[in-house]
Amino acid sequence: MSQTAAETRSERYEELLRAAAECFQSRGFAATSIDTVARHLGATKGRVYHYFPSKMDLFNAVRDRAMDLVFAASDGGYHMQGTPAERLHAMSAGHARSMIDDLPYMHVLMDGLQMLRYSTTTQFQREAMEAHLTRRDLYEQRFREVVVQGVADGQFQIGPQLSITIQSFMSTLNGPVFWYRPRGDDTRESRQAIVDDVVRFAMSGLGLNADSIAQHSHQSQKVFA
Amino acid sequence: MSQTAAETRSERYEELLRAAAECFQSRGFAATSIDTVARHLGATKGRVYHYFPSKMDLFNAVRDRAMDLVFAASDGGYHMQGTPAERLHAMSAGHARSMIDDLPYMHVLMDGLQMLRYSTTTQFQREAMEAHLTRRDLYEQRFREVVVQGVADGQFQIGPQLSITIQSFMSTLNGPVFWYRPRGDDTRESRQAIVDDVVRFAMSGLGLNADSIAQHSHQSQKVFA
DNA sequence: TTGACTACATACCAAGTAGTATGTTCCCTT
DNA sequence: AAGGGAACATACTACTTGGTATGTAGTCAA
Repeated sequence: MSQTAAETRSERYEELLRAAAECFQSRGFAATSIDTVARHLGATKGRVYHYFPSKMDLFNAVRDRAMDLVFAASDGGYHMQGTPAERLHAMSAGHARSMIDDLPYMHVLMDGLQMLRYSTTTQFQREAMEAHLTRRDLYEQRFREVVVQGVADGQFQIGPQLSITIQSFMSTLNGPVFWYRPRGDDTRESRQAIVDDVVRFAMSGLGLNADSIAQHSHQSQKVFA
Repeated sequence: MSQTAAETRSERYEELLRAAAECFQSRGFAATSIDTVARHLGATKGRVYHYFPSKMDLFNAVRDRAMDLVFAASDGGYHMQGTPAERLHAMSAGHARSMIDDLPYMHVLMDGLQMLRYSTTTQFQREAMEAHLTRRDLYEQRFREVVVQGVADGQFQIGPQLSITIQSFMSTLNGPVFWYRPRGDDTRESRQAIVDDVVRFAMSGLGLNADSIAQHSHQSQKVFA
């Protein structure tokens, strides 16, 4: 197998994955047929089944890829040096940005949970779902961890139930998946402006306004540096 | 047709509507068959088609009912006397409460938008969707109106793009639909505690904390009364 | 009592779909 | 050049599902 062949293979795989994501996004899992995905590529079933053994495997691949993307998007902020507010801000911005930039994948990620009660008959499928849920918990745990630190530092003021606050925070960040739709006239800057406003709202939900972030950012230089 | 018969008819209708909502919630529209709904009631297709001419009509009925419920839930707050913060707080609490109390219906309301790109072939269906979207806009407009007032009064501090703030605000309030699941040990009070925390986060996203709400409530007595 | 009507259940059909089995074309190695 | 495998397309099957047509038990008014 030559390198060009390997590259082609990888490109073809990506092409299929994206097509599937777009179909799942617009019609949902159940309403999307393999033929639909194939036609979306100008191909037939044969091509899809050449890369994925079943419809469910295709869906899982899309969902896992979505998880990869969202992890990568907030990873920099998570491992960043800084106050909890600064780190959470960076994580949230990356997360929200990914929601908009990788919309089809993220949409699949969102209603992937709905698949829980779906008839996951096979044992293998249950394990795949289990692994996904573990990863999802791990991801949410990162945000929870930073929020807890911010609360301990007195940076954040939240309600009595931490888990509800986290859920609300994530709901805000995930929001664009449900209401944002790409338009012809949106630019890199306009999308960033959306992300900034979403993150601003989310951070503000924790008791921080835009001023106090910048302010605290300066303080942190003095206090912790 | 006697009155008892009419009551039975109405009760049967409600029973069907709720069963459909629960099925649509757990499996989504496409994955829910008429037989599924019927079996969920211990009946057969005949019963479903006796009340609804088609699957889509059944779905529309559930969705419209959901809209009725959420309108009713926030109506008191909207028509209430008070500051924008007080009114918005009441509206939001009602809305969030309805998300939890009427979960199956609200779930249908949420992915009802996904139906947009679904193959709405018939002309009648397009009109039904159009009417629903109009109502949805009207509902969102109520929140927008009160938020704008609050911004004008200086009660709220929001980002540069009002629409993004509104979307984020509603995303927070709608959040419970996606992450809340009824448990055996939750009481009326525990559910209210969830609602309070969600609303607290949402209001805080507009730049209000719990203290400033109470504070402003007192001030408003002096300033505006 | 009898005809009509309600409120379903049962039987059936046409269309669509996941998955399989079988070609077919091209490239790559030997 | 020849054999094999990769990358699909085509044909087909078993099954599900929305919708319809028809049967049927109970109710109620005349």
